[in-house]
Amino acid sequence: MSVQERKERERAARERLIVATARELAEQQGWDAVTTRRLAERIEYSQPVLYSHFRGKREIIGAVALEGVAEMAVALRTATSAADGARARVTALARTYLEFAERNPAVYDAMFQLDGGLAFAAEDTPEPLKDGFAALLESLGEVAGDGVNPGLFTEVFWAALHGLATLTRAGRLPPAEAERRVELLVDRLAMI
Amino acid sequence: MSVQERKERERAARERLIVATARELAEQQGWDAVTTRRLAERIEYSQPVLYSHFRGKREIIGAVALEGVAEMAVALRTATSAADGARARVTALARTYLEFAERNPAVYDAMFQLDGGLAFAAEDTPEPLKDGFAALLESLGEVAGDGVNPGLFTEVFWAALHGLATLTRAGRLPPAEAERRVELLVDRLAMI
DNA sequence: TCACTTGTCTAGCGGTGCTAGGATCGGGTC
DNA sequence: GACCCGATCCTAGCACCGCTAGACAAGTGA
Repeated sequence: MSVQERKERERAARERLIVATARELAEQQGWDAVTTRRLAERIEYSQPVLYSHFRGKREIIGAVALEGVAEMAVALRTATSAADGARARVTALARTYLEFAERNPAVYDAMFQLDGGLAFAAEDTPEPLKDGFAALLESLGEVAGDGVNPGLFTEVFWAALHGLATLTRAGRLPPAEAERRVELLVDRLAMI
Repeated sequence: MSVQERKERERAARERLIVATARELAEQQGWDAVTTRRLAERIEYSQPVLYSHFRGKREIIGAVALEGVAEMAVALRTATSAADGARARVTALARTYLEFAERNPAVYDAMFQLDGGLAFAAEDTPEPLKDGFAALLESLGEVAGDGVNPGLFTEVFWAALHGLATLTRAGRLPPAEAERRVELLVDRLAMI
């Protein structure tokens, strides 16, 4: 069934093209500009083709989000594994997290701001999402402090990073002092 | 010019009606359900009337956001003024903040998640916004710790609260442990 | 070569935010 | 009290949105 295999390959390639194009368009012009018509035009297919791959626009956002989570997990692990000592690891993690959010604003939106139809913290949570949290846990768990649940600590630290990322990008916090906020956060939250 | 005064009063009343209705509709059915048509129908006027009060939907969201910020500032000051000691104040502030976000999800979205066209941290920031930050600063500034800029500390603490609020409501954090997260946050961040 | 399945497109539905232009209503003036 | 005129509001419509039904063409296996 070599024909069928080829078709499946092509189909998978087109699906990747859709996700990559949606991401690109979102980073260039914002998610509002990612309409099914524009997306279809960019991939040089008609609109209904999108719906043969995804249930709707929401699922396309979800696919971008999943890709983003996986990428961020890699970035976090790369940064932390290059750092020596718990404190350096946590600082590197925080910086990498915020840098990822800043450099990939649309993807970060897809991950946490928009509704991509993804289930978090549930049994049907997709594997990349669990792994993303695991990447945080690996470095943060070791500085949770005595008697503090590593998972709970990771959640709080993550929330703080998420808050800094979103408030900064939304213009709610002046970007100039970003680095000092990170230092303060690490100094106080992490028990080293 | 009593006639004109009456007209201005009625106009102001209708503007309040629009904002209140938008908020109510958003809390009942989410912001997606707040369309200009539905909103116009609810206030028993035609669509274009909305545009004689606001430049567009975004500005209506902004008006709801402004109202919400003012309300939250009142809630925070009420809670902190009833607490004895710096630590109790900070805890009360954190709990009140998260409770406000939980009980007024649509308003909280208008304030920080959606684009209401409001300028933060700029010279043309509306007064209620500055005052909202001031309400946070009043209680948080006193526990910033030596050598730490109170404003910077407030920003970080606020970001952490914002992260907890959004991630919890988006289903990213299990709600069960919310209280323990607050305790951890206050314990670590505040210097008491 | 032909029937058929599979895949794709055209066209269209009901909805959105927003606006132009006509109708109507009420206040000020004679 | 009648009339004019400006403010106010509504009807109708624009371009766009996400999504889908059904026609059509292309590629497949017999």
